[in-house]
Amino acid sequence: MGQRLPEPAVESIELTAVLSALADPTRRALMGALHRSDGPRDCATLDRSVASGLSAPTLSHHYKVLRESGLTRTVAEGRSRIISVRRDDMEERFPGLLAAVLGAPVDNSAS
Amino acid sequence: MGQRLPEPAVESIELTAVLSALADPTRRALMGALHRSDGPRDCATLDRSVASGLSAPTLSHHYKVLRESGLTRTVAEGRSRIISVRRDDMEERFPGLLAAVLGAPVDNSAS
DNA sequence: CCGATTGTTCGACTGCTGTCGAAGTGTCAC
DNA sequence: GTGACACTTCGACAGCAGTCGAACAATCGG
Repeated sequence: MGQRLPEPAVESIELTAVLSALADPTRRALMGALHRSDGPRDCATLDRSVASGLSAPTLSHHYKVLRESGLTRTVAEGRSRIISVRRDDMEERFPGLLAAVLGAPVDNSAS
Repeated sequence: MGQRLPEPAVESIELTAVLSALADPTRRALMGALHRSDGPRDCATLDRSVASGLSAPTLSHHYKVLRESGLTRTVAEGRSRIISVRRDDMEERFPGLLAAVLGAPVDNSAS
């Protein structure tokens, strides 16, 4: 059984943290893939399909930012990390935000 | 007659720039006030009611970031600057985003 | 023209952020 | 236990972002 990594409670998810997290193109790409694939995913397969050029520490950092902002939930499952979008929590706290951001036109700007 | 300050065209408004702009609490406060007061406003009265503690250069900087991200339009009117939200443009490019962000619960985090 | 007002630009400073390599921690297979 | 694997933590580094004071630019009222 996996252990859930620390994350903020629904009511203490802060808009500043969420927007800062989503402002980074790499994290937004991860969130986009996660958002489209309905359900939890293994971090390794996720980032290898979306952010292939980055090093492991960098990816780990991005996952941490997403989790600590309240956007995602991460569960340690053996050697893997299973990540998922906290859809309901986000909808409760900032209705429509995820749809507006992740359903938006892709922008190709560098980070 | 006032001159419109440089701003991106609708189709080249980038999500990264918009989210980065909105990630700052000061700018979000300015946007919030602007969004609620339907119609253009004078910068001076706006910031004096919303971001009173900041210096003039800092405010000028924030207005510039908002304008260059595509969120606002600024018109130079004599010694004043008249600012307004580019509602239609934002709605065309990122439908629902402004409502989701500016209609969200206020967060009191420091910048 | 002069002074007052309003806003911008410039340079500086501080702190945060994205990135990496190296080293550490924990898990699984044998 | 040993080694391989997956990820995290720890420095370190460059670059960017928010802030300010000082100086500049433009406008308006006499």
